[in-house]
Amino acid sequence: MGRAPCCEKSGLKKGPWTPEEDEKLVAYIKEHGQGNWRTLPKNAGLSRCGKSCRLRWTNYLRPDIKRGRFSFEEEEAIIQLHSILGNKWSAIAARLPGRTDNEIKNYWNTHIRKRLLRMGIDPVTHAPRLDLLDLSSLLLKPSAAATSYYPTQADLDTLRALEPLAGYPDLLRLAASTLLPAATTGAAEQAQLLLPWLLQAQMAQQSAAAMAPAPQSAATGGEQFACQMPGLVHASPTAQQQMAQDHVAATCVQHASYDDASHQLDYVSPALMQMASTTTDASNLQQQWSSTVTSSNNYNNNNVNSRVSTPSSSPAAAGRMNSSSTTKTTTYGLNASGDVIVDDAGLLDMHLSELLDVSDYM
DNA sequence: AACGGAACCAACCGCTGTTCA
DNA sequence: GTGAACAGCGGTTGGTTCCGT
Repeated sequence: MGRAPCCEKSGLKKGPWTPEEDEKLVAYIKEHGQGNWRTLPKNAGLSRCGKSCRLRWTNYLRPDIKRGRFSFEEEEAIIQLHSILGNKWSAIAARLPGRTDNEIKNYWNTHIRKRLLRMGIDPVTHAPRLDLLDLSSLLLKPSAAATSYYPTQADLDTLRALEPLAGYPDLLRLAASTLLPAATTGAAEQAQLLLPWLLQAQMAQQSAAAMAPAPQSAATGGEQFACQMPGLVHASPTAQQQMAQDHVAATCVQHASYDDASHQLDYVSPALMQMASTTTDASNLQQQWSSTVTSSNNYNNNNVNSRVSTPSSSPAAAGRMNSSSTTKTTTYGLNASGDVIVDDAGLLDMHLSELLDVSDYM
């Protein structure tokens, strides 16, 4: 049952706070502390409800609040923490000293969210957007009959079947361009090869979601992949990505005897799904996949500890990475204990379990 | 200068989880 | 065990400011 609004009583003021009201509230809290918000307004001589006083204090009047524009570092931290924590603004704010959840929420909705959308990144999942994927590119027209090619009913059915998977456009393009047998030129034939393992990957994804429902919609691909690799459940996205890449390489080696690409796909697809779901940059994914496949023959256990840097979704950060600037780039991830890992400049993992422990929110 | 739409952000609303009588 | 009171959170609203025409 929802509770009655605390400000229903008549006579309580609403709307913007006046400097006099601010003064009263600050003076009272300085003298008596925060205490009971319900009784505070009366004691402080304010015609406001306690809830309004609490919001005004926590979002505006608190002395430790940092005003002004967000720095590049703060912005990057918000994006990375949001990719881990989702819309848990208070949890994100707890890791950004001087910033309130309300401020971060507003900044996200007015700046970051829009920019991610412009970049073709879904601000909820941090994955490439479904609506930007050209599914028809999957069905490569036979070159000899390109001008007279019409999709068959089977092609259209295939497109419809693939649509739910289009949240991973990089994966789909990659699969179409890299994994299909070179000798296969027919669109329907390619789709027939592609479909089974994509569906398999989707089913794995769905069963993972059913087995371990994510706390909120921004669940990472790592969580989805965890059903196939249970050890990944508490691994950081970066670690999951690396483990998935290693898994791909291992499975490539393991099943290298299959000269039929479709058989390899059966084994490689789940790991590839993980690579795609933890990667938001197409070229990076292509690079990872290419290097994984080409190096798979040399695969050894030493690779397990190598690192794959998480691509930045921030133009500002991208600029920093491409320049010779000495500005630090900080990467957030989750370690095996569920702690946020802060990776400065990709050189060092700092486990700030006390400051950055997000295990409570996972 | 005037207007309208976009952007911004403080504040509110409604809900959930916790505490306590 | 139950329900009211309370604190806190995330989503939304609406007033204000900015900016382009």
